[in-house]
Amino acid sequence: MHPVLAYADRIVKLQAPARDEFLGAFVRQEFAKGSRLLRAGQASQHYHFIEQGLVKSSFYKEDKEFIMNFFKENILFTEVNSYLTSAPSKYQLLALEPTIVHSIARPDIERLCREHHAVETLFKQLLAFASVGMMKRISEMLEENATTRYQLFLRERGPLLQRISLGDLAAYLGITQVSLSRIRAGQ
Amino acid sequence: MHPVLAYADRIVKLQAPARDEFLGAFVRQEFAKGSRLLRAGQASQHYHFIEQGLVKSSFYKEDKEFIMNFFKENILFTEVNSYLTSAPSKYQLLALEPTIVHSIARPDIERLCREHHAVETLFKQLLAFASVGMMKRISEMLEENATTRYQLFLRERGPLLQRISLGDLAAYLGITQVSLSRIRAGQ
DNA sequence: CCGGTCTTTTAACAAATGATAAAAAGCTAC
DNA sequence: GTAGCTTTTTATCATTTGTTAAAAGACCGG
Repeated sequence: MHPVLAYADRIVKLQAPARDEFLGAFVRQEFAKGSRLLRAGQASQHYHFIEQGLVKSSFYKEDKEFIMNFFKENILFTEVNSYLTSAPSKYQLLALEPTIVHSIARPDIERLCREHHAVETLFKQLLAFASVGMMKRISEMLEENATTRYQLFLRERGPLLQRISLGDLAAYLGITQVSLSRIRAGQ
Repeated sequence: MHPVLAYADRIVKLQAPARDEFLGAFVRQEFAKGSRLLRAGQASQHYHFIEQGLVKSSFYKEDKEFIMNFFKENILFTEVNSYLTSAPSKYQLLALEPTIVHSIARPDIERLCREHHAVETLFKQLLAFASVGMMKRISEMLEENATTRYQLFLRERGPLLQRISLGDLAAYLGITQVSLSRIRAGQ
């Protein structure tokens, strides 16, 4: 089964016509390490499914980079603000590894959501998952210091650490790379 | 028109049968200042619409309170993690003012989402709005220091400041009340 | 209008994190 | 294998934020 369908099926079962139209709307693309699925300033008008590889969503503020999230294999996501408003995205999507992506464009999503209730349910669930994850992130940023946030990242997304730089992890945690190095040294 | 419907209509037009069933599922309640719509430890199994008043969503970590959000008139919301998982909520919902709330229970929402595509679209949009707001919050917590976050709050939610304590604002910004007072003093 | 309570400010010191620079370690291409 | 580049660590000092305590101010009920 196509990996996009396997993923979707665990959220909501798509039946025959919706299923085929949904899958048919995806376009496969490969991105080299360092290349961009989305440039900052472009409008995000797709959802992306990562079949293989790793992508970061990040933005710059005066030369400093901050990372909103890492997306690895088996996730269907978008930059939701730009997707909803069609405004230029503050964020870029950059492949941290050679990455195979299946993308579906907004007009197709909107049509499929309109015509197939189950597709709408699927995208509702994606937003629900995103909300839960972001609420957890905000909660941690409020209550935990950088050391604890680093330890939580290790505990919950430990395997990712082998695939990202410590600079990127620091940009995700909201601290400097030097500060993260100090934390790792154990004081 | 009932305020819940007026609110929903600006997101998606509900037609005759869905419209009435939707409205009929809400229960009106009044909460005194200081009383709780949800206690920490209970499962959040409703969406709440605030007709009038103000509610904070907060949690405690070792005596320290942190505030996830403030909800004022004309918003339909829930504590989404507990709502989705049925797990006990880490958060309480507490009325900061005398508050009139219309609540709809999860079984009703699920039934209406199943039977009426438009209701599903409505709740999808609510999740999308929540996601956009939380992504903005995370972004600000990453890139801005406490002084700037305070100024942004003033700029974007200034009127709220008249209705909440500085202690609660500090708990929302993720700093101590003393630190916020120092920021307000201008250094 | 008074006493008590809660909120906010001020102050002094401590701890966490940032900024900068330099050294060390790791990686890659030839 | 080595030169050159990038990443990570280490060190020092500056800035921001936290902690604690006390004083000042605001609010409320009798």
